[in-house]
Amino acid sequence: MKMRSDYTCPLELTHDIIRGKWKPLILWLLSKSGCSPSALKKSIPGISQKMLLQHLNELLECGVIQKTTSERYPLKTEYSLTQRGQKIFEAVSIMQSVGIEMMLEDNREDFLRDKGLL
Amino acid sequence: MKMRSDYTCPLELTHDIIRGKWKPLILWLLSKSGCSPSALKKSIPGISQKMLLQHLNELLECGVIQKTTSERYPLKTEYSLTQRGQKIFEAVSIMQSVGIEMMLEDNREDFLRDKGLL
DNA sequence: CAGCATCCCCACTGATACTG
DNA sequence: CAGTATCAGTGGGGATGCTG
Repeated sequence: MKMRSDYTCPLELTHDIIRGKWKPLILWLLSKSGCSPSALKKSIPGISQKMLLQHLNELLECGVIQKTTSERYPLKTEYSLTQRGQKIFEAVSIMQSVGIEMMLEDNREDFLRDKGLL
Repeated sequence: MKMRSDYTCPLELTHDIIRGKWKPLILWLLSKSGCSPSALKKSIPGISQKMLLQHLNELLECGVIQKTTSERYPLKTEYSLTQRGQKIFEAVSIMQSVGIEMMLEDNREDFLRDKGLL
């Protein structure tokens, strides 16, 4: 993910961090509990392992998530939000509620009910 | 801007709407007052006219902004947020405050002071 | 299971010129 | 000033296979 070198406005910094296609959803899932890569992959229909790892590494670089790894077999890795990640999650959380409101306006209650959001 | 055809989560809908490189900033500027395209261009260093108009049209399609045009010369167009746009702006607004917090952590007070944000 | 490497496509972005 | 059209570069993202 190409980050801007200079910013017009602080919101562009936040924007660059969550711009990736699956990043908001990853942050959303990690906010609920730490997750292994395989657990994340199962929860995100359509994502490839490559994109998952790439996005995770970029989020690591930005300091919004952290990981812990067990050195011995079976390999076990867990990603979780850092304190900075929890700030970013405030934005993601608003995005979620705004999305729900828009879907309600568009009569998508069916979708929301399927997801257990109503 | 390619929108997903189906969504795992409502937050992806919000994400798709503001994913464009300059969209958060455009919404931020429009939230303060209606703006003409030329005024927006002046306020957004680095944006080309093509990208500005393209992003505006996409935001129009999503129903988050609206425009009013005077038919006669001199041509005068003004874009502004719709009610839905004001909901999206809630997310953009949080992105701004989170961005400010992160910049403060990174000792970027200088930047924020330049922008009149401190 | 976690992570990396390679190949490839196309969407996003940019630069420029043109029309009403 | 608002808006459109064309051409081109790049990097985000998908598919697949390999390694520890």
